[in-house]
Amino acid sequence: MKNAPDLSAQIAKSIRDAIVSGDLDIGERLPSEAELSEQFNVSRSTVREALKRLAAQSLIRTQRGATGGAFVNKLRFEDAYGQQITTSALLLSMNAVDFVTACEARFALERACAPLSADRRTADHLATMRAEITRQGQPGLSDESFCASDVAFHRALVDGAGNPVLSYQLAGAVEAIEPLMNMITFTARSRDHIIGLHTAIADALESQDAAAVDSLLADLAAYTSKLGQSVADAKPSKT
Amino acid sequence: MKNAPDLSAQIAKSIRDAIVSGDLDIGERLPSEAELSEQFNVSRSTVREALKRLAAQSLIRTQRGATGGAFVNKLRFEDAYGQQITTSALLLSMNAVDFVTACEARFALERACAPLSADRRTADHLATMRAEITRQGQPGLSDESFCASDVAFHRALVDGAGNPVLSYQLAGAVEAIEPLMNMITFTARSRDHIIGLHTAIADALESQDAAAVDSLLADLAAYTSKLGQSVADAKPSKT
DNA sequence: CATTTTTCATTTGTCAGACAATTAAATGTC
DNA sequence: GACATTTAATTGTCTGACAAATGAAAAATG
Repeated sequence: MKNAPDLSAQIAKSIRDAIVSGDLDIGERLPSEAELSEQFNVSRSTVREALKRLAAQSLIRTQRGATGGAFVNKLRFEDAYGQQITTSALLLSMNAVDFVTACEARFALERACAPLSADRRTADHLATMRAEITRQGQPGLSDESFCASDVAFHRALVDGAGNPVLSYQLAGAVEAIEPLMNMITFTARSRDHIIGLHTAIADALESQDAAAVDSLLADLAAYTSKLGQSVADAKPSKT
Repeated sequence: MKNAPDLSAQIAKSIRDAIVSGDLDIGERLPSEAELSEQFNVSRSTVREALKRLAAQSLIRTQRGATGGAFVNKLRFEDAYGQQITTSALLLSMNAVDFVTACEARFALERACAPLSADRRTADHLATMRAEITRQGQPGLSDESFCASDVAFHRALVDGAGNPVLSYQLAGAVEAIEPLMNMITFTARSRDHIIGLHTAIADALESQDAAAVDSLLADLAAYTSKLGQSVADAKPSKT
């Protein structure tokens, strides 16, 4: 019943395991493609396919030239954001996750950061949030831009917690539902309401009032969820 | 300053965009490698390298034979768990995230699920938690097995929230620090303490007392963090 | 006609060999 | 010593070939 995986997949796994186990250090150079094809007793093309798999996961980078080759990549949080967001967005759309569920997850996670952010947010984080709030109030702003600014606002809130692990995990949850948010047409009235909550959140963070932030986020979660649901009810199209 | 990306990377991006944008539907068959190499005006090897990149991200699967080819994969939460955990674990080790930071993130996220889980946990979830608690009390249990059971216990707690998005995001945070946890030698006394907290958490979940769960998780977070720190202080080796 | 077997066309997997492009080091030149 | 040239190593790409898998069509069988 077991599908024998391709050679290139096997070789990729072998090298991946060496990296994960620490057998290969960061920055270390892998043997050249020619050497690898000898070691594994396969052709160079097969080795190359294996290396491309690893490159797709940002586990290695390659460089041409005399001293070139494949090097074990240092996986940075910033590099991982993109993949995390892409994967999360695909998971939401491909599994038909409804807006309410996505919203619930997003705000639950965000509220987890709130106390930490209230404690540690810097002036920079507050400034970013204020700037985004200002942008959100501009008259001619498109719904897409409003959503993008909303994401930036919440990113600043999360980053305020000063915990890169949290920021990384949240990136997926917060940004992945942006496409879903974009389907909502924000009326002037709903924008005003959201901006009001954003302002109150920024104020509460500034005065380091964790309880207030938590409560306001709960309000925002409820309001956002309600908005999304009313849109879903209005046009239950299946295209 | 821009490094021109490989052809295979460009082609992979082109197809990836088509998938993400919904231009290619789930289950849809891509053109054959020969056709793709014509369309993109490259050799078949280059197309294959591109396809392997996409396969590494679980975006496509391939099948040999007459009606075979590359098909757009439905990305399932279960499939994404593995990658999420691997990536998170690498991020932690490669960026030298300290135990306290990882713990903080983990328990902050877990506390975010607590109220939902208290509300929705099923008998199944409770049974899993009780079973793991029993396992954790076995005398001959290795530290690794104790940690694995710990992970299983907390997974059940998170899954109890009944939100697949949350479960997915948390998988990385909870499981990625298992390697870090494994470096801790659990004394009989510390195991007893942890098991006591686990039991109390299960009890609180059973009686749907969200506040109690939250408070107990805070205790567990503080205790775990303290354990990790004492280990780090004891052996500040750099091997 | 129904069923089984065989053949066949299609497609991916793998291999071998070649050449282009890139890059740093070695070498030569002044 | 500074600068230009050559060279060797390495990845990127192309071409052509064959093996392996697999479903569909064709043929044989009853």
